[in-house]
Amino acid sequence: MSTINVLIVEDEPLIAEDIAQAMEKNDFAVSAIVYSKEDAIEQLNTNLPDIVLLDINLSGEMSGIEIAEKINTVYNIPFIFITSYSDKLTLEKAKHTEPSGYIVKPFNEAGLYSTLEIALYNHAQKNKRKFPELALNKINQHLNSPVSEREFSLLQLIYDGKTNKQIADTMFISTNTVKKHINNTYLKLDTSSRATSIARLRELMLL
Amino acid sequence: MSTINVLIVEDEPLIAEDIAQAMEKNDFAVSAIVYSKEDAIEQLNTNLPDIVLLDINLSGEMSGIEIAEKINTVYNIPFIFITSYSDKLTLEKAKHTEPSGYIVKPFNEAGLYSTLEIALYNHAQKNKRKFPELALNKINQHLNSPVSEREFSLLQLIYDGKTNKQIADTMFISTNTVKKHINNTYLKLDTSSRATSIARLRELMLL
DNA sequence: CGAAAAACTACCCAAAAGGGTAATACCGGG
DNA sequence: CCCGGTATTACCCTTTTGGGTAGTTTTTCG
Repeated sequence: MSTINVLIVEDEPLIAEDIAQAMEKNDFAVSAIVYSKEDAIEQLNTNLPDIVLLDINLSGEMSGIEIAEKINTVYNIPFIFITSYSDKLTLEKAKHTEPSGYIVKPFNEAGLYSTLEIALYNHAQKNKRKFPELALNKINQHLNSPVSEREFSLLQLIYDGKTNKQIADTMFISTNTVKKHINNTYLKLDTSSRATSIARLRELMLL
Repeated sequence: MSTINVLIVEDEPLIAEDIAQAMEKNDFAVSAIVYSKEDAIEQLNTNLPDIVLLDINLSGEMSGIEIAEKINTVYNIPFIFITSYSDKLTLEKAKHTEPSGYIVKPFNEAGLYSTLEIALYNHAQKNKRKFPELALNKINQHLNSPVSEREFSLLQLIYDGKTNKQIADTMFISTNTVKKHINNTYLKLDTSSRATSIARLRELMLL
């Protein structure tokens, strides 16, 4: 396995250096140490690391949280907070960013290393989990009026982005029939377009 | 929200007591303190807690790992390791159980509390991750022409089944603009309808 | 600052999708 | 055998989408 690149976002140079040393001692590569939100984003764009160690408070502001949100929505890498603050407010905000870990200073090196390893592993696992396939009974379970098998196979084709024409062709029926069936499912699913139906199906699979 | 029940699995009474006190100080309820694998499983069966704090080494054996595996396959609750061992072998075994956290003794109370909170939150979010959320960079990674952030937020709304009108309203732009943006993304995604785009996005997230 | 990229808007036309009604055919259970 | 539910098809009309072109404003960045 190639070396893991770690981005450190920490505005206190001494602590940053501490963290960096701990990293290198454990065979991680520090891709950069940055002190501000802007620099962090710059780094993410130009030199995407495998994982980020994030201080929450950067020069008095809680901009670490914003970076975390960005990492969640734009980049797809794990991150760990390393901070001195563990008050309810900070923690509340932090947890909504779904961090892989939250380490309160003073940290111990072994704990940091362990948390890193686990964050990387869990993140790798998370990506392997696939989008579940649609299951008829799972869906009907939550509907007042159940979808028939025929209708279900139509829904699966819609779910895969097929047009009415394509559906008609693969199922050897007329597009009129397709439209009729689809309309029926809209009533059952309480939707009114294929896109909303897809979203609904996803939702029903989670209940 | 009702109080959170924590099961502590730790064979050193002094440390167990330490942990228990830290828990109660932070308004968690300690449902039980057990010293062996057998007792732990007994507790899980009769009095399922919301989360488990797990020592790995119980009376010289690494049976904490076995408990973790059991929690993963049978019970569906988060758990955190609290241990003195952070050697490669132990960590290697531990991470395969996909723990929510790994705390190395001596732990600090704030760190423990934070990790608990985040483990509970992330676990609650877990079924939402069953269908991974869309991530811009993940998607762009596989496109010749990248989708912009603005376009991405439009795509997310389409993914959620919104109509052009709804998208225009939530983004405070005209439907003409919406249509334009969507058309642009069709070029980039190599699709030609919202439903096919949704399917494509799902596919891109898996690559 | 100035060029380039991204965002926004409009308009037109065509294609696809959605809503409603109606009618025929098939199949299984009372 | 008849009934009810599902499946099938057709037709009509409306709304939503998609495709292409063209232009202005904003942002971004060298």
